[in-house]
Formats: sequence, structure tokens, C-alpha cells
Amino acid sequence: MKLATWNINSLTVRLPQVLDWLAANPVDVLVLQELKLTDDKFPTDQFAQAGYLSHSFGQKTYNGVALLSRTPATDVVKNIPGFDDDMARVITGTVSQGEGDGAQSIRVVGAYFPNGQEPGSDKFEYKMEWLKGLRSWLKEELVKHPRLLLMGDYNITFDDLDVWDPEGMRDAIHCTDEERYQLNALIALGLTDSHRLFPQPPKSYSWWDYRDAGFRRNRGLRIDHILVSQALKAQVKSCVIDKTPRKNERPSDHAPVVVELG
DNA sequence: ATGGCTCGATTGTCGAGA
Repeated sequence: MKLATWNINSLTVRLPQVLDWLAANPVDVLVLQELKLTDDKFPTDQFAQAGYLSHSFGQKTYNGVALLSRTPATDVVKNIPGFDDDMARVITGTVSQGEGDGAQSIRVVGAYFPNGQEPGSDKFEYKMEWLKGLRSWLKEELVKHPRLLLMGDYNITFDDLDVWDPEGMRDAIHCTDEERYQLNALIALGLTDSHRLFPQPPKSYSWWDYRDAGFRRNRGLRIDHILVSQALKAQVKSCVIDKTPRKNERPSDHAPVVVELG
């Protein structure tokens, strides 16, 4: 079973690329971030024709997330219960792994974490509060659903390995101690970074700035993550960042990340 | 380089992203 996350930076612009990618990479589950459209404009039919059922949680202009799956997702929840939020950032659902008597359910949380803009700003404070809200809810969610993945655009790097210029970006947004403390507090709930379970190419990133030939020069950050709960950790067979679509014309600035469960 | 691209909302220009 394969599950993927991808910040596509406008589904209106990127829909053909997402459909192409799914045709070439027929994953079982795909969570999307930054749809930048409302639910009435979500291309449900086109994903259905591609073999995917979808749940969207969009808003105008900014944010917006979706959960696509080959088999129906159940118990779908939008945003973080217990945390008041104007923005559409989280979509959660339960999907089935396997069929028949051996089938087991998996809880998938797809999330678009706040950017934070700049340490000390109002948006940074919102990011911190959002992260605390997420953790508080996830703690309970893990009790109800021990087999859980948290995947999406975290907008946080773990450490220097995730940053193309660690010295230049010291204490910059995505790299501050405060953000990393919150990320490690999620890890402390019993989650594991799938990426680091396996040998990875050096300087593996999931986002590159559009400006200044960031992708060509591999000036990037690893900010898109797939965290798995303790109950799923032993089943993780691979975790790969797919840079292929970043080479498209008019690409998203993010690459998809794919995890395989055995 | 208080920037560089890209997107949406707009239709000249700016906020936001990361």
C-alpha cells in the first residue's frame, strides 16, 4: 500500500500534473495541500475518472486540503477538533489496508501547517498555537486510532540535514528552535519520520524556491513529511521524495513524498 | 540584493508563500 502527500500550490493550475502523476504513480491514498479553491470548484469527477474518491476542504484564494483514495475514506474530519480556525488546513479520514478478513484500518491525517512568515510575527504566533492545538488533538486521536499517519506540508525542518544553507538560515522561518521544539513534541507522541528510516540521497529536499533557479541548484528545504505511529513503524517499507514533477513546466514548488506500507 | 518567482484577485499591483 502506498500513500503520498503533495503541496500542489493551486489545484486549478496543477490538476493536469496531478492526474499525470497519479497515472504514473497509482498510489492508494494522496493528500493534497494548497488547493486554493472552494469545494464547489473541486474536480471530483476528474479524480473519479482517474479512479479516486475524494474529500475536499477548500477555501477561496489560500490553503485548502484534500484526501483522495482508491477505496472509500470514512469518519472524515475537517480541521482540528477543539481548535478554532478560519483556515482550511487539515483533513482526516480512515482508509482500509488490505481486503476481506485481513483488512485493517489506517487513520490518515493530511495537513497544511501554517507558514509562520517570520519569527515574532502574528503569523508565527498563530503557527505556534496551531501546532499546540494539533498535538493536543493528535494525542487523543492516537488513542482511538493507534495505526495513524500524519502527512503533509509541515513548514518545519528537523535539523541542518533538511536545509540547503544551514548557516544562512539559522533561526530563519522553518528552522527556529521554537518550531523544531513543536515538531519534536509531535515525535514524542510516538511518531516516527519515515524519511529517516531509510538511506536517502544526500541533500534530499521537498521544496525549492521558484526564484534564482532554486531547484536546478538544489537550494531547498525538506519540509514535507510523513510521520507514522509506533503501530505502523515496522510496516514502512520505503519513503521517497519524487523530484520528477518538479521538472515539469509550471511546477509546484513542492515535490510529492511517497511512503510504502507492507 | 528589504530582491529573486508564482499564484489569486484583479485588470495594475499587491499580499502571501517559504
